[in-house]
Amino acid sequence: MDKNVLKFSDLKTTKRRMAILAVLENSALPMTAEEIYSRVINDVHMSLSTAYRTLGTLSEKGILLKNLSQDGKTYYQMNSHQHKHHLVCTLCNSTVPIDDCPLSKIEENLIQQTGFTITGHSLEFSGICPKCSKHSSDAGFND
Amino acid sequence: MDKNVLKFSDLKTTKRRMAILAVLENSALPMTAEEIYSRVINDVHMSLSTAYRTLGTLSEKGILLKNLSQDGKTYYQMNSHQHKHHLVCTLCNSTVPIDDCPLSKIEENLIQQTGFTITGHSLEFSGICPKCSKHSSDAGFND
DNA sequence: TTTTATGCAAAAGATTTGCACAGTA
DNA sequence: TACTGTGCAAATCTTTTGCATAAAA
Repeated sequence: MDKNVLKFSDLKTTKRRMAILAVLENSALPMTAEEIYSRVINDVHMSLSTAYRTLGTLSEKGILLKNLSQDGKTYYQMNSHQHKHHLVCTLCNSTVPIDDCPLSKIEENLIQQTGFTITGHSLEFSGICPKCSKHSSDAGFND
Repeated sequence: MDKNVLKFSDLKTTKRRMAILAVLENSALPMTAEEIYSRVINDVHMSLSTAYRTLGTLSEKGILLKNLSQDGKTYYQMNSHQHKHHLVCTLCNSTVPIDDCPLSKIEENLIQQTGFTITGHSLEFSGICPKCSKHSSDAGFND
């Protein structure tokens, strides 16, 4: 399964690539290179630069989606047909996936208005999650 | 006018802060710290770290909006009531502002579904601008 | 055997920080 | 004068790169 993904993109099948794909396939949320790296090295030896190189390659081939988040880190996720955006708590970093991507209609308009070919978009909401806002109001009441 | 903005946020009025605000007020597009810095130093002496510190402070106070873009750089713009999103060409970096922000309805739904307080969002479209796509097809036809 | 992937260490780029001095209120 | 802002240089953090070696086709 994974092997085919790699072969199909003219990439050699290696332990490290398989391991990185396995980690991302089992993750519900996008992960940073560091996060992916530190999980993978539980199973196979690998250098951090290989993690970066592999993630870069897989993103170029369209196997992964690469996204710079407002927290300054780069997140990677499987490029499944149905991509997801997220709502991130600026206090505790808890993250909620957003089910439907509402941008396709908007993109159609943009194409007509600007003549651009649109190849992607990034969308991220930030806010305060219920737990954190509870805690802050607790604190406010010295409770 | 600017002086009031600074006083209102308990910030001292300095030449450098005024200069940075002036640059951003006269810019139709968000700018990076480097871009702002290199314009400002035409008028007043200033170090790059002051530029970063000032931009950070003004963003914290809500006078500026700070945004990490998919190109890996951080962009700043005046926090006017009506913020803008952009469509950026991945080849030549030309940028088109998008007039209306279509996310408020979506945010309302999210608030109900997740219980988050939503404090902001980032949205950026990427694509190929008409010029660049013309050039690439020219190249394709060896023209 | 030829091509591609990897490790290691060093480099790069953007941003932040410590500390002494200068400027504003 | 008291407090805040600024310059400079060094530090930090994430990501990239050069080059020699190892692994895949």
